[in-house]
Amino acid sequence: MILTTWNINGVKARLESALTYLRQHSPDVVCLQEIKSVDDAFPTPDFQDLGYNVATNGQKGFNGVAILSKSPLEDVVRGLPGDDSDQHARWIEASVPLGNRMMRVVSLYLPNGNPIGTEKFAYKLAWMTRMRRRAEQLLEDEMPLVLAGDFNVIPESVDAKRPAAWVNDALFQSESRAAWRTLVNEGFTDATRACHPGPGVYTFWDYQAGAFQKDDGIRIDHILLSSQAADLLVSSGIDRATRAQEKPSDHVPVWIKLAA
DNA sequence: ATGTCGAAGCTTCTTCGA
Repeated sequence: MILTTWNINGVKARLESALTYLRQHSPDVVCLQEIKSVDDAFPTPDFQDLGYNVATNGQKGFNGVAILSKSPLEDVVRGLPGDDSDQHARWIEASVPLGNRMMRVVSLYLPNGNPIGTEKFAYKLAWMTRMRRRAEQLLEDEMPLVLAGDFNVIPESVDAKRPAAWVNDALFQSESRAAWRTLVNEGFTDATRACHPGPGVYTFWDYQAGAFQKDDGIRIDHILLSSQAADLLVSSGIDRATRAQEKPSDHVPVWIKLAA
């Protein structure tokens, strides 16, 4: 089975691109971020026409995440637990069939956190602590678990073409990277890195200054696998061709293939 | 040299967020 994650930067602006991608690649499960749509305005029928079940956690104007699945979605949870005052739509969970058992899937959009030294950066770090706690709860279920989405963290220098350009950015702060490592050290496998060690592996290129033409990218869209899911990892990839198309998202799809 | 984009609103430009 193929699971793909993609920050589409607006489902209305990207609907035709997304439908074309899904027709071509036909992933079984799709985690979307930055849908920038309320639930009622999400183009669910268009995805249903391609055979997908749809679960959304939307918000007006910004943020918003979704999970599409060719198999029915069960036990949907909307919102990252741990802070009832947090109104941002950045987290959705669902269970989907994986062979003869079930897999838990999360589509997440981690806060950007810029500029550093503000309440936005504090929110990012607090959110990452809540994410780790929720991940610990989900790991206790001992079913295959996939955390997929825009983590807004550059884990290491090798994950940026020009790491020096990001030293004052929230995505590359030592606190952000330490929180990432703390999460990974719960026992997760970074699927992209497991399959593609080495430099030049990026998932985002800024719209500005011809970043894509210069391959001035960063790797911030990740798929983390629990040990039960990592045992099934066959391959992974990044579909950077979508970044060269008309009216692209600034992020590209990242996918894994699991044996099941 | 924020060389850009998407959404929203007292909308045809401005502001916000990324």
